Amino acid sequence: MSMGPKQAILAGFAGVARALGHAHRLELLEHLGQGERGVDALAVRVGLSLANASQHLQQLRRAGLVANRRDGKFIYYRLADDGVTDLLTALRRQSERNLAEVDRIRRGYFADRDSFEPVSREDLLERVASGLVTVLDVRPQDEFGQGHLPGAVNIPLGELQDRLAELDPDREVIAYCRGAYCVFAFEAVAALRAQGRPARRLVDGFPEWKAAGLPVATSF
Amino acid sequence: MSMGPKQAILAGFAGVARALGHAHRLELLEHLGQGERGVDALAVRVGLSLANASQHLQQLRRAGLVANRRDGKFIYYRLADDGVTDLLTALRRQSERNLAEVDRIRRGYFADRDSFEPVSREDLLERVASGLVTVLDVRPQDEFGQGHLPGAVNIPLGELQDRLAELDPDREVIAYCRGAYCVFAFEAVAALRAQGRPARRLVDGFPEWKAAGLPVATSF
DNA sequence: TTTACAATCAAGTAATCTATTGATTGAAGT
DNA sequence: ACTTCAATCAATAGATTACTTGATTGTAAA
Repeated sequence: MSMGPKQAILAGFAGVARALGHAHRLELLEHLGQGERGVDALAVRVGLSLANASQHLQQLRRAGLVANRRDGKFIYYRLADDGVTDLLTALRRQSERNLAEVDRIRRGYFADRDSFEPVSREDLLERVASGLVTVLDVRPQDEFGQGHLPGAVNIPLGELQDRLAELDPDREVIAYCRGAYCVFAFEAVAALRAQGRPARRLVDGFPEWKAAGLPVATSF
Repeated sequence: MSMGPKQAILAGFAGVARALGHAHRLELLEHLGQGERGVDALAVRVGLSLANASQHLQQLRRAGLVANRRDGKFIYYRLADDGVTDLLTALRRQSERNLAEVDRIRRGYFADRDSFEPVSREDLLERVASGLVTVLDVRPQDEFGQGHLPGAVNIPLGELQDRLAELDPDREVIAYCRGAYCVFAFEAVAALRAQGRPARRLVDGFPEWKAAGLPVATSF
């Protein structure tokens, strides 16, 4: 079946879109947005069998969305570049705007937990500069270590109740985690407000911050 | 099969991505980017049977990418909003950057025809303001009528040879058509340069211009 | 070597997607 | 009412995709 150059190019684009066309692969990409990971770690986090995760990752690789490297007997996958996060953001925006189903879930589940306007990246930068807020990273420690917002405090969601003392009760907390639909940040904000503390959520998560070209700190 | 709110949302995103995951649907979207069209007109232009085109369009509608309205016995489809063009642009960018296959075709076919740097939208605006260039729209007349760049001259590609007299030979021509991979603009630039006339190509096409919020003129 | 283990590959089944065909619906015109 | 025609629906066969299982590859350590 021969086709013109335009059809061939469109088929290429379609292949990339199809690679994004499965919830498991989108979730793999969300985790890869936090930093490089081995296949087994990804499989466990997303709840897939090892073989299944491996095959999904290979589809993403064929589509040019992720890259990998071998180190000893481990193979580490990572996003091909920051542009992947931009594409995911565009997909999310479009879906939020015009897909009734997504909007319904968002209203039903997420709106309850956080009726306050999320903070934009620009706002956060301003507030940090004027020393008014604490930036709180509620992801697991290893993800924090691979990269986080400069000056952020890391308290994984599960430890938040026990470590409240580490947060100055008079400063507003701005919490973030993996991305716009990462549940951790919603839960953290709800928990803090339940204690009467001022808290809001960053509009999206770490990968979007990084893709926007803003500074990133690491712990290793 | 129950799943958390996040999985449900990701499944929604995946559905939108899958809707983009077929070359025929991408081509339908490209045509819809020029303006509203009936099902039969779309089917003919993309080379699909009526029933097949109808079904693809319905998939796009379920994904919230297009909308339609009935007028008499015709049903007209259109892009749901300008954001769809932004998503398509993001998909194109990502594919061009990281998909070897796309890059190979682009080099092999398109680079031959246009070794000159395409003109950005900003450049075009500047040059038009200083009166140095002729903006040439090489799409069919009906597409031009539904919306075009302000001040553009419409000469469909097939008529270009016969109507060369309408173009001032001393002014550079900037040609555009449906989008970044619309062949008309490439062919037009090649034909003009073969005549020894200065000509370049706008970096992408009409839908991207419109989605960028720049002014649009119509003929009806 | 042998052993261990991360990851991929290969094969098979169930589910989903694509395109065609012919029947059906809905709105105009006769 | 009847006809016409745009578009959708319904049913089907063929192709592609998803996930599982068990075998295989590649690297490191015993």
